[in-house]
Amino acid sequence: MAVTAQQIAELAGVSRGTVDRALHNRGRVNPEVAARIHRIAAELGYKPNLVGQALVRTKRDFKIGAILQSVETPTMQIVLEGLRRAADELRASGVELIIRELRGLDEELVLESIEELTSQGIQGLAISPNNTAELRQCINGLYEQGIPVITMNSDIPGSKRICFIGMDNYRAGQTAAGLMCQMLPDTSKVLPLAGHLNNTAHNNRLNGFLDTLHEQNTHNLRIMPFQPCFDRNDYAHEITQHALRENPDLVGIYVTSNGQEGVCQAVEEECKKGKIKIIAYDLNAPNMRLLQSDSLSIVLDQEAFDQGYRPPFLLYEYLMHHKLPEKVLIYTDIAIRTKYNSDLIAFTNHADTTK
Amino acid sequence: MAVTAQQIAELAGVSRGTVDRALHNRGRVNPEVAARIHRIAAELGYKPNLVGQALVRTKRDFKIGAILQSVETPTMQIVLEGLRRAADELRASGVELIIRELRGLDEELVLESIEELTSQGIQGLAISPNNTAELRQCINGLYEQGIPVITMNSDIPGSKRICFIGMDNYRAGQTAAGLMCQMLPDTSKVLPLAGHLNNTAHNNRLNGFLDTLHEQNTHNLRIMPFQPCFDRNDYAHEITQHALRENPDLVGIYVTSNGQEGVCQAVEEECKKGKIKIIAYDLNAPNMRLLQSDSLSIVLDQEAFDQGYRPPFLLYEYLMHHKLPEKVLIYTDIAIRTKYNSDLIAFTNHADTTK
DNA sequence: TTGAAAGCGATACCAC
DNA sequence: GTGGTATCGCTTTCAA
Repeated sequence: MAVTAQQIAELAGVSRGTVDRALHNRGRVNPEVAARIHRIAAELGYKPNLVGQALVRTKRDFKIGAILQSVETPTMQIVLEGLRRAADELRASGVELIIRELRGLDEELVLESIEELTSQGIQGLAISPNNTAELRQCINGLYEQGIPVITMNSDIPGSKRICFIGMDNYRAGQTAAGLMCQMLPDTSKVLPLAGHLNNTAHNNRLNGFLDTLHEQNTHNLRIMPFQPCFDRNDYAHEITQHALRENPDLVGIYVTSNGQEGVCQAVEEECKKGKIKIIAYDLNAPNMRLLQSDSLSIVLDQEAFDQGYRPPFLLYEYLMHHKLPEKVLIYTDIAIRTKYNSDLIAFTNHADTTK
Repeated sequence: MAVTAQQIAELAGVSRGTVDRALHNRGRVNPEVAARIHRIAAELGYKPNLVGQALVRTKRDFKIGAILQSVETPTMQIVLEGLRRAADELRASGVELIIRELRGLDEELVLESIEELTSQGIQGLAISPNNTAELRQCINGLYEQGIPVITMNSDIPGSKRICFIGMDNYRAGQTAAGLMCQMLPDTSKVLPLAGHLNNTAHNNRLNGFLDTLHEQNTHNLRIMPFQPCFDRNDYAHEITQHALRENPDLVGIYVTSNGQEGVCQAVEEECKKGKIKIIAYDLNAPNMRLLQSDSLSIVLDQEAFDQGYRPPFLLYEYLMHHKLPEKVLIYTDIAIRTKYNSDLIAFTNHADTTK
């Protein structure tokens, strides 16, 4: 049986209250007595029972907000699942999680939602932000007010969020480069397809990819100039079609954003399916189909579920026990998915285990 | 504020005790009253506060045993980490987890340990077994005594364990086959290296691999007859060296067991490093080094941490709420690891989040 | 500076 | 069948 504050109190010949004040340095306790209590606690290896602590704090009830942008995308749907699951589980600990689902990227709407949530009295916020000065300022403001913020899926570097949880996109790009090298013979020609030109995530995925390929001295893949497809399948289709026709020796395509369906279609139309290695991002339903049909070779997944699931718990820990996340940048695993390790496993891990 | 049992009691005009008995169907309550209570609870969306429940549980103490074989291996060390972490977290719920660490595979010792643990009064057992008739019988015996058993990492199929948690080795073999096909051109020659001939796990890894390659109609890899290396680096080294010398066109090696270090060394000695794709198993420290030095192309990992972490919780749930695991065969994720997605991420996820 | 006591929410036990 | 009460470990008043 673990050691309790009561036991320490008895050994020290004082009351539980005194022990509590001493161990938490709340003052109003004789220094000598405090020292004795600290010594005894250390000797016994006292660890306050978190359950007991938590119970006390259920008095002040917690309200946490979550704002998700681009909910219409498959990836954000998965993040949303994570949030919902967290909401379910935390409800049983007396936490109310208010989720705002916003379509598209709209800073105005985000700022409004923040306003609304704070007026409802939230004590913490999880948000998938866009990286703008105004939003940064807003987050810093919340921090000053004592409302901790966690960015999820995308980050605002340098802002006063207590942490970010999401993918290390540069590292993901490196991973893609490594896989391309494994799959393709030396001097193969590869086309990188980017998303939006000013999207940090996509740029990092691209830079990680390019940097790593340039470092390679064993493999000298020939990299074509990257093309932006603006997340659109029709653009991606056209770019791919054109590239294939102009470059019969093209054998690898790296897609940093959406557009992979257009790419696959073009490859198929040009009768190159199976001959071109394609790496894309995010294991969602459409991409699972493309993997199963051998259209995509590999999908790099960012474990979107975790990105939604964990922030509410981290905020809860912070509010409850004043405990900061272990790191400011929490990177979710870069999962490499192929036809064979994607179907069963990827989604069963999210199965409800609370029933 | 979440709704409490007290509130329901007041609304129903009864006491908390009655509410508790009614909601948990413990009997000894007027059916009409019970119905009313259930109705009110449903209307208010009552969810019992987990923190309150947890606090009560700290009273009664559960005792659970865990027996780990081959603890000297890197993989089992990771399983052990999982067990230890679970022990830490469950201690707060009044659960004592007794871990027995056994070196090597020794059925005698296992049976002894089980004896010892049961005489200490454990109410549940997690075990990494060898697949023998005696152990199967022992597990079935425990089941009859009302002591649930969970097999971890390796299984005893058909025994009365309430579940198994570990890798789907056949599926892993398929995954390896898929990757080989992606990495190697048509008609490449590949050598499969097996471990022990009678090891089920290794055989499944091999069969999944071979079956899948035979199904492929686009890729016709030429598969050499498989060779057993008995988990030994020296054997693996010799086999590899010999195979390379006899088959200058050999370009892929699939290692289902230990022995990968011998393989890599032989490849290097024959000046074939980088020219031969090697797939091996388990992301542990030595294999991470081999990945970083580009000796191994890919490692398939079985998430050994989870295999140790989850069983104690599953046993606890079973003992606590008579709740069986959602499946009898719980397969851990098949993680594909390369140089770039293995170092940072793999081990940081196990970082202690309880501090 | 200290102690005693009241809760937090749920459960278990013992009277009635 | 039921209500009352003690309890889990901790925090937080309120008196002294």
